[in-house]
Amino acid sequence: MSEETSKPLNFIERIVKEDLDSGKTPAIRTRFPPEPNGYLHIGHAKSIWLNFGLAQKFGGKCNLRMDDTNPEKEDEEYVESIKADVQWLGYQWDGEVHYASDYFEQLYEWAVHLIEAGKAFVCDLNAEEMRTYRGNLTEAGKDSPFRTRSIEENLDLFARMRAGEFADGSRTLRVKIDMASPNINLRDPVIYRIKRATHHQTGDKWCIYPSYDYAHGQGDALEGITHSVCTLEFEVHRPLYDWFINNLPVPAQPHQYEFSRLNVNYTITSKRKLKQLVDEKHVDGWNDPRMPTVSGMRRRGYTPKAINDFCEMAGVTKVEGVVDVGMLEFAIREDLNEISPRAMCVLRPLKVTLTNYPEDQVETMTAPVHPQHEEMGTREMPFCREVFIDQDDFLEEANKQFKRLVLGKRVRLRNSYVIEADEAIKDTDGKIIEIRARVIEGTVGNNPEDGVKPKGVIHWVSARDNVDCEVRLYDRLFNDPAPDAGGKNFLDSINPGSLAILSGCKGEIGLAQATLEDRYQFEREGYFVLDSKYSTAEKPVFNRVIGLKDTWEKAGA
RNA sequence: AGGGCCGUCGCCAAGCGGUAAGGCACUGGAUUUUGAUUCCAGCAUUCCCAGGUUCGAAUCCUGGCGGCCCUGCCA
Repeated sequence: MSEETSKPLNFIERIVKEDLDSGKTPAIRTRFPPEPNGYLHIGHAKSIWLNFGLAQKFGGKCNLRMDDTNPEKEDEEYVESIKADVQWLGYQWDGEVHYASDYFEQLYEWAVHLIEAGKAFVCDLNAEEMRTYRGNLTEAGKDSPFRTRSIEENLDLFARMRAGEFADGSRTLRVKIDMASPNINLRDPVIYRIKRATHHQTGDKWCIYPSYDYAHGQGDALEGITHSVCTLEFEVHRPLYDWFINNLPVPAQPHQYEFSRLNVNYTITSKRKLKQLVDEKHVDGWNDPRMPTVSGMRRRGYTPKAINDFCEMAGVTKVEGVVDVGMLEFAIREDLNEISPRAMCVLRPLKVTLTNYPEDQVETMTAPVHPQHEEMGTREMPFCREVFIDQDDFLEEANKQFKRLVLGKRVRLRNSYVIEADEAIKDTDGKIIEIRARVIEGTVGNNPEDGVKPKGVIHWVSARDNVDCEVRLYDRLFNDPAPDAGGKNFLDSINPGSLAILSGCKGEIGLAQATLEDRYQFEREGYFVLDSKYSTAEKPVFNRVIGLKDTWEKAGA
């Protein structure tokens, strides 16, 4: 790639490159550190893309580390889903999965080290008292009355905390930094709390657990992480991160760098709110195709490539912005357009009887699997006297903008004949239930000899040989670009039309061979994939991943 | 006057003192048996604002304005 066409490095890539070039570090190691307390979403996908991508790009390694310091909120179910999601996105962590809990013993020893150095103390203040002593944004805090305990007493008390002699919440281990610091995170932060909770990895071995601030940087140091990348809200924690690294005999000196988290409009990425959608059954589970979770996007039919491309497109900066979902949709269409075999599927069938076509005749029509990729081969489909077209593709009369079938006018059946409509048959309610039309002889692959060209092209499927299926059309889950902004209740902006289930859809016969991995472009409709939850061999269920770009609807017709 | 961070096109985003990349969106127009794709063209005299330094400022300085984060024994 030439100088002028190569993409400029983002600020983190630039830091990495400089560290590598200067020899500050011979190789880099990053890590993706989720807390196993929920399912991964699009925001995590960006972190995964960034951390694993950085390692890939610069010939380094990336670890997967469960940040499991709060057993009350975590569960093995989540660690399993996290591993699956990371791999589905196309990444493989270096070595085994790591856990912050792997380091509990070492962390404990280092805590003792801090006590021995006179830098940590056991505090008996309860939560409310501690809040009072902490001061606030404009007023300095006060030293805890327990700050001056002797090293011996602290050592004894801390050992007894571990031994389970004290009640939950009754004491904490705190580090002595500065109660007057303008950075509240430095006002003698708690690094251990007593919490009798069974841990998904360590069981009941511990009743004291280290805090995130205390565990994270040390975990990085232990794993040899060189660049610890996290989101902006941890920026004010960096001085604490560095304090531990500088005051503990850690084996390495990792550094923390922060970038702005990904926000996408019409979308929420709060784990709490996502969980609420699931718990209150507003959606069909964590992997509901409308969810911005990795598992939801997977079930919806998004590809890992599209998600990774999207992350790259959005970029890495410290600016807190909101990316347009349109960019995500573009990334998906771009990938799917390239790789998807084409097929025809009539979503709202309307029967067309071709009155001049012999009752018992069947012709085999051949069509390219992908018009831009001849190497993908061809497909065949039977054509006969009765076919289905979409109800939206017929109008008794219309202006010349309408490029579909109109009474007395012609239209091309894609990959087949040009037909001309003669009559619309209606039921007693006036609803059109059948069209009677004629094929124009010799128009397969050719324009009509009489020079009257069809106005447009519509898709169709044989009414005798087809695959009956259900199709699920998804729209954005929220109507509001910022569902949870301000004081709004995000539930109020749920889009009631976010899921439309169409049954009795008719797909071309080749669709009977579809597998869960195959994504198709249903021509003129969009991209579709079998639903992993509801689809069966007898009754295929297709999810619409994303519609085709539609400049017609936008034109307001 | 608590501390930290951020402000470049409708949305992302390059740019790091030499005269505003790119992508999404949008608007033309060409090709098209998908109103898709592809293709070509257009789209910031201006970089939150105001001063200043300089031959020259989005880039440096000063002062404002606006936004976000931090007062969990969450991460």
